[in-house]
Amino acid sequence: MSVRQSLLAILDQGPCYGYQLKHEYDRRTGATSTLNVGQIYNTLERLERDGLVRRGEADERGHVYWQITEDGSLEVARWLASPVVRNSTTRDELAVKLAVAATLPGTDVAAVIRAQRVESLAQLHALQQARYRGESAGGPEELAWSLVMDSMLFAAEAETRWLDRVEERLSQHPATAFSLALTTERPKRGRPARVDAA
Amino acid sequence: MSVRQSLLAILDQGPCYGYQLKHEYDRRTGATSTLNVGQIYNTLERLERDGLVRRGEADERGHVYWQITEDGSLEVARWLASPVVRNSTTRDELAVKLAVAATLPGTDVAAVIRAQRVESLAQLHALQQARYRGESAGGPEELAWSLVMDSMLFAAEAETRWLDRVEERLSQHPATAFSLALTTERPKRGRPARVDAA
DNA sequence: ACAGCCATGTAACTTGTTACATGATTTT
DNA sequence: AAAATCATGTAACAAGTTACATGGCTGT
Repeated sequence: MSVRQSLLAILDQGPCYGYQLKHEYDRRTGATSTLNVGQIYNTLERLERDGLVRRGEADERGHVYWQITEDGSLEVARWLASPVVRNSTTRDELAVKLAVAATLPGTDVAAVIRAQRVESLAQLHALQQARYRGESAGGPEELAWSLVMDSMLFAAEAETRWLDRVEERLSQHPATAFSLALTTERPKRGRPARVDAA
Repeated sequence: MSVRQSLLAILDQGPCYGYQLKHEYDRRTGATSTLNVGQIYNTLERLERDGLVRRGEADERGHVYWQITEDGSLEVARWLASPVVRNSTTRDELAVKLAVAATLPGTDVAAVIRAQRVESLAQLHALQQARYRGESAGGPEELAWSLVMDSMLFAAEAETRWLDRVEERLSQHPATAFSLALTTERPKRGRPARVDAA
């Protein structure tokens, strides 16, 4: 939900051709994650389908310029004016995973958390390194890059602190507390044994 | 990428029928976000297609029980053993949005940030309220719920702190610094005017 | 009888993402 | 000439999500 809108916002600055859009997007997001080129053309076609963009003629060099429409500009304005809302439908993969894992009787939740912490800390350190390395220059691309890096850093920090919290809370509870019975209403005559390779 | 795996993990505890799976998922994730029932059946069919799950006979009450396969169990084990990795392809919608917005010349980035902060703070306070309300009981479902709530809280806190940071950094830079030229290589004879309603 | 939940399913659609084909231009 | 990059596009798929149809069962 952000590639589509970002490309549209870039087009709102003036027509671009596909390959150019890719570079613009990469630069403006600090090149921390680069787009697969193919996605540009897909997205453009979908934007065209939705009437937010119009395909222009190719210039003498064969570059196909795309223009934003009025609807497209309105959409950009709406996008910029409205906040990103992280409502109840925005599921965080890790949180869901740990919540589910904590309720699976036969599971070593502590091990799951340890594995995650290794990864999260590695990520955190890698980010700190990268953040430090890229501190110097002051160009606008550097700035975009550092914004995105900071975002990842803050998120990684929050994640590790949350992991600590979860571990702490889980250690205070008896392991059996998480053995949720599967039955909202289960057939009395035990579960059928797991069957494989019929 | 977490609904699919979560359902599979629940099925690893024993066969379930679809509607039951929905309730299990909702309970185990603290009912902070509930699944559309239809998604259960879609996901089950996709899991079946991938050989991770097998459709059993319906019982006398018409409940269609699903069983996990050996491949499915392996997949669950792999899921639990491997961390959630937030690599470069994991784009954060808000970070991308602000990075892009900051590089759009005609844009009032400060306004975008303000709008976002209103939302983020509202979210933060709502979470704190909800978190406080649900503090009491100590059952396992409560615990799952509080884990997810904490995760959202930590993330919301990090987000607001990051917003402060971004605002601070942007205010230190002259607004013109963000007027990135669109041209990696632009046709010399200016941009075609935006055309609408051909 | 009627409302409402239980339960299964289908069809469509969204955004994101990748793999591949194809040719032009540029660089070495 | 070969290799790399520029540039456009196509085809397919993944995962999530919703809307809708359909019927059974339950409580009032």
